[in-house]
Amino acid sequence: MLKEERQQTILNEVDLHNRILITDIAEALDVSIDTIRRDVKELDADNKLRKVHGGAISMGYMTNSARNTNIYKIEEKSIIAVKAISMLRDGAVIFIDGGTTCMELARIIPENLNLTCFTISLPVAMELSHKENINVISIGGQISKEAQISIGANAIHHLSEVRFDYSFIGTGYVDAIYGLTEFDWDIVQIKKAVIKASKKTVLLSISEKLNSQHRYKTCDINSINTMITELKPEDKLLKPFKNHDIKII
Amino acid sequence: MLKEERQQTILNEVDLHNRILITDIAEALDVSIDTIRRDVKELDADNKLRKVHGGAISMGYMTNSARNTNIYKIEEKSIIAVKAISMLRDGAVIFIDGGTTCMELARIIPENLNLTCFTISLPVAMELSHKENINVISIGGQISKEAQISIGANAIHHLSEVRFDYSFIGTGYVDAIYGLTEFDWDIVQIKKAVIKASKKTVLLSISEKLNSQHRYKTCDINSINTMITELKPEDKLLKPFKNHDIKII
DNA sequence: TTTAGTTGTGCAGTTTTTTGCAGTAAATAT
DNA sequence: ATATTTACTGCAAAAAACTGCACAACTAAA
Repeated sequence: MLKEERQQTILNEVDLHNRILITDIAEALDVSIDTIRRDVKELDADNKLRKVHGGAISMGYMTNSARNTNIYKIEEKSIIAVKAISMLRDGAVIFIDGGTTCMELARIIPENLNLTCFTISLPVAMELSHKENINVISIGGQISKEAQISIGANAIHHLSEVRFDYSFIGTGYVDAIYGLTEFDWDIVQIKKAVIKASKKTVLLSISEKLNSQHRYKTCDINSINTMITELKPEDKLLKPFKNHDIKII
Repeated sequence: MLKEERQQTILNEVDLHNRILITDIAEALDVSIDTIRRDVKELDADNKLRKVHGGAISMGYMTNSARNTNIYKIEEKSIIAVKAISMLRDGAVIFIDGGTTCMELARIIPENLNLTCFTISLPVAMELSHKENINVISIGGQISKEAQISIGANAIHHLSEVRFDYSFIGTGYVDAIYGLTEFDWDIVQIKKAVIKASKKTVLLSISEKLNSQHRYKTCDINSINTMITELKPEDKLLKPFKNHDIKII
């Protein structure tokens, strides 16, 4: 049997069943385990499959990574995400909200950090699921078509049963006096539940949203423990928030 | 024997068997191994075949492996998905599993159908969330990195609280005697819970998986109400499944 | 016809590739 | 924490590939 044939057979099995054991293949093809191991190593190097301890898994599962290049104010959001990363410590249990800013945070979370990440956002969950040391827990519920996040009573009930070290949330509108507000009633309910479940709440918001408001209120500005914008903490735009008990980064 | 003649013979053999061994051909044509080696080298340079260590393989064989971007056996899976669509009725409450076949089903579900779709799969939830009349409910839980689906006690508990008209599930392995089997323990637990929560269970599987098995059992073949493959129902490959009380589409 | 040049073939020696094995390290399971 | 599996490393044997060379057969011009 030719090496190429063998590797083709391996790929076929992986595509078919998504996952294989090296020992299974070795037995089926009647060659030594070492040979299959080397084959799998090569195929992994060629990105034809992904080698895992004891076997291999299909690439097809992993390929679909949603990356929208056309995000509004991506530079600002990236700055915010970098600042947020600095708050993360090994072993923390955190919550990550939906929205492009939080997605940016999820995207740049280092692979080597050991975290338990809860999220209501499908894209965030997908993004995090690729990271080796991140334990991802998706909070289920009815999916909001606009935001691709879980909403509704079920999701809220779930949030009542957990407690996060930190939650990183976005908001539609933020104002020093009126607090955090949203356009959608459902979103407000979810955010309230998140804040309630968090020891510390971290707001991620681009400065453009400062001093804006809408009809439904999520919480007072005091409910936020840390506020991250792309601005320097001493920026005058942030002055209205300094009277409160908020750490500004 | 002429060089041209010899090379034609080699090409014929490659076309016929998809592969050849240099030593075989040398012996069959009664020339030295070096001669065949040189022939194969030339044919490879002319792109008539692909030279590999120990022999050669046909070009067609390789192009099959260069389907890196595509999903494995996408045509078959698409046929299956179309058949599954025909089972859907307005107002139904269904469950859609993870995996590429179920993803294909999710992709082609018509916009105008009024459905409530539960799923444990992040990609499926994302896909469905774009469809206007589909109410999508994601079942939360710990996210399996390989399959991008929710697993674990939480997800299973959730499944115990719902009841689907139909569940469309995939499987790693299926056999008329051994039933549905999987590679992963966690996946089996989830699938068991799904089947329990379903009035009718529909198995989607390409025929290549028929008559294969692995270590953990999901259920007997009788637990399946409808089985969909890309084959016609009267295909002889499906004969072993006809003794059971299964509708085959 | 002769002769110089080209091409094809086989052979011997050397190098490279492949494979399996044994021992050890790392990862996973109990 | 310990036991079991799996992974990695270096090594050796075997197979295959490559190189240079000799020689035969064929080609083409003198």
